[in-house]
Amino acid sequence: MKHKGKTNPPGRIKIMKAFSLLMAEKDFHSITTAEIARTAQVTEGLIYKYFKDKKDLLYQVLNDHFFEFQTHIENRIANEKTCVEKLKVIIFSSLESYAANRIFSKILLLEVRNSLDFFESGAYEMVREYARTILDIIEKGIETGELKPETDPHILRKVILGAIEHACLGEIIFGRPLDIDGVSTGIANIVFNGAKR
Amino acid sequence: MKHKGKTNPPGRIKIMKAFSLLMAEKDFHSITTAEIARTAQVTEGLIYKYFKDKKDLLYQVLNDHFFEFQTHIENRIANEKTCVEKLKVIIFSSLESYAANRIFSKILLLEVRNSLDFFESGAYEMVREYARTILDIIEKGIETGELKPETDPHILRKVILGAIEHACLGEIIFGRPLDIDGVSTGIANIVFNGAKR
DNA sequence: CGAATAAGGTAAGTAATACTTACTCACAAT
DNA sequence: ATTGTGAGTAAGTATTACTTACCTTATTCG
Repeated sequence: MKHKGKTNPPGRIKIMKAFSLLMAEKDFHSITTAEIARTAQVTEGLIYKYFKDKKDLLYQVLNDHFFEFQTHIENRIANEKTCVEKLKVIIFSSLESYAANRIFSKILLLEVRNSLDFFESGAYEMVREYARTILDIIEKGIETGELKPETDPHILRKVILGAIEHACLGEIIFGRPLDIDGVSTGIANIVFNGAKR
Repeated sequence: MKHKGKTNPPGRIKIMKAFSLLMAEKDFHSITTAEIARTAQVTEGLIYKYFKDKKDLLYQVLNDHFFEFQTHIENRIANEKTCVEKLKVIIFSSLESYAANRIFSKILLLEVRNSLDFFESGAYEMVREYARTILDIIEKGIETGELKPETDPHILRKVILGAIEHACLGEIIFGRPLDIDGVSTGIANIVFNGAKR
């Protein structure tokens, strides 16, 4: 090789930064390539040197954000011992991360899902890994008797993830504030103890 | 007025049908106006006689589907007496409707949310009404003592709606089959009785 | 009746958009 | 010296969503 292995040229970084910035204000489709280039102070053509297309740019930005999200959560989980505590941490930390990083949330919960090629991207691989972690925790919880034996692990995961995501939508879409503590303990209460008297 | 109040000309219907058909195969953004016109056998210009823009077409198609969805569910709820039974019917019927009507589901769960002007559309008004109905049921359930008094109605609603929506995503995105009975009783079990032993 | 008017529909535009192609320039390694 | 490559540019192009001006039919009312 000629050049050193150093990669991630300034142009690429500038483009991703500019795109993130624009995502904070508007939705994916109303961001134009011209706008990205102008904000990043590069030419439009350069975008296509580093990214296959506009969507690929979206996925790669998501990838970066998701990496932080995942490592943060995994560190926290490691500190907990019981299954229920681990799941509570997942609920709390997810809400916290979504609330703290609106661009990440917007991309993951609103923008990427409607296009099939996301599900072949690297970002989606991380989503699956994260989902797998949750499933493992649940299965272990059933084994150890912490959770009811008749619990369907996949469904419990659906309920937890669905509740988390749904809880964040208001904050993401309308910019409404989110009571992380209240909502996370509320979700945990219902999921673990049930709402019926 | 000169013409009678009769409205809904054949062109308009053909356009909506064609659009629905295309939505079954691909996502909103990869459907072009040229394609819609060709499939509907009308000229491109006619689309803009009946719809403000492409998004407006999306919202109006959603509106039609949502109307069916809502009346169907409301009829079913009326047959149930207890709060818990009503909520179970909501869970089951929602899953059933989503599974039976993929175009509706795709539009509502994946396509409209990322654009702010959806939330000013008539279709969104129906969503709010539906959400209000659920909240009313929950609040009544707490009053009558069917549900635990410490339950937060808004959070219980989030958990239920989130679980339903999350459960349908696989089916919608990947076309995976959905075990409506199993999933709906599974969700109800967790939400009402809790997963913890 | 007759003519004004509006509804249903068309044809031919237009500006803007995502993406391409062909080209510099700098510089590191042979 | 020269060769090859990474970083970046400038000037396209086809396609897209949306407009404008027009045509045709048919109803309604003076």
